[in-house]
Amino acid sequence: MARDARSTREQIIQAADALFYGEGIRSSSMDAIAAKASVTKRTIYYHFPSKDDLIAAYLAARDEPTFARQAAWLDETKGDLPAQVLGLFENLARAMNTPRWKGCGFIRAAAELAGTPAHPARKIASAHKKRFEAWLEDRIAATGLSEPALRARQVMLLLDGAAAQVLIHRDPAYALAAGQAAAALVTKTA
Amino acid sequence: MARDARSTREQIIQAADALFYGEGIRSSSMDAIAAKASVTKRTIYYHFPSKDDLIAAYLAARDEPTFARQAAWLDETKGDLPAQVLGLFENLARAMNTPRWKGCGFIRAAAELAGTPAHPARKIASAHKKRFEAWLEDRIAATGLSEPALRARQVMLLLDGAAAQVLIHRDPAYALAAGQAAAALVTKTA
DNA sequence: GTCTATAGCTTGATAGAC
DNA sequence: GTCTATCAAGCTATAGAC
Repeated sequence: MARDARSTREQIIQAADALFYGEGIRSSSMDAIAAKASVTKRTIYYHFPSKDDLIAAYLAARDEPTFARQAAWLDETKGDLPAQVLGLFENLARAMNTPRWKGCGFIRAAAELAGTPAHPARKIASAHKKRFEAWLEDRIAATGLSEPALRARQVMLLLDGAAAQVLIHRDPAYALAAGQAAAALVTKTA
Repeated sequence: MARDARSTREQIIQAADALFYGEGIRSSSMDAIAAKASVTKRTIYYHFPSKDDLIAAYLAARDEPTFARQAAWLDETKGDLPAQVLGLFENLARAMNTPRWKGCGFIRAAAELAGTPAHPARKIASAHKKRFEAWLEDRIAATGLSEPALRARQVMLLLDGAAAQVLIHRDPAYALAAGQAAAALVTKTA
């Protein structure tokens, strides 16, 4: 008790993350989330008006850590940009190789909510992807390559393609093939 | 009445397709599918032992038409292979531009069922993607390009990346950017 | 092979005490 | 702000008639 509102809220979001990401959004009940967060359902509904709001809060909370992890995967790789982009995909492939990895949470949310186009979580997913695309564009532009916006977008397409195909085939080799193509996209031609 | 077993079964699958693809798998109840198919739930359970079996049958029924449509999009485009690959993505972008399009049914099923790794529908999704990848490899190999398997895989990564990103952003321009990159991947270098 | 009817459980959300 | 208690509706699946 005497736990302030902020930490209760975060505890609920953390429980929602474990279940929404681990089992799927529609498969996770408010009962299960309440149990995992060690609060009652009534407390969840005090902090979030509805399950849809909790879904949106879950995705919003994933934005920053996901962005930071991927940016670090690129930044911590030594070498020029093509080498760094390859490093990003190699780190991704490594992360995919654990049983805990179950796809990109943003793609999976968009997939589950495809029948509800006006869902508040959809714009959060879109903004997250656009944010990383813009970050990549800056990195590419800094090398002096032409068409940095197009190249950044194509790297993103390979990144999400890797997430989709590894989810389907359960084979991180697809991420490495994507990394090769992505590195070539940011390589200066002679 | 006097409808044979085959057509009842197909009618159920057709109703399941409309709801599973349109609203999502977990969001579609057996009640709703029965109503749409104009049969009772008991009839569905006569033809399919469980909802999971119906999900697998739904995906299996999507394999051939999806494959044929995409193959036709490439075959019906005039020109060399890079032009045909670009045509494939242009046709895809056109299809995505309708309100009925709600992503790739196979990716979405894998996303919804990510929490159930042993689900029978998962291997159907994997086989479908591998089938088109192999078909692309044949087309690429026929042009004499090196590493046809790798190039086919990379085109697939861009294809699924386009499906994922257009689902998230609702902007077919992403599919065209993917098409440019895919065409470059199957272009002979000087 | 298809029906009516229902079991048995889970769902998202709410009432009202403290 | 968090609790106990509960609702009405929805869910997958089954029993048994014809």
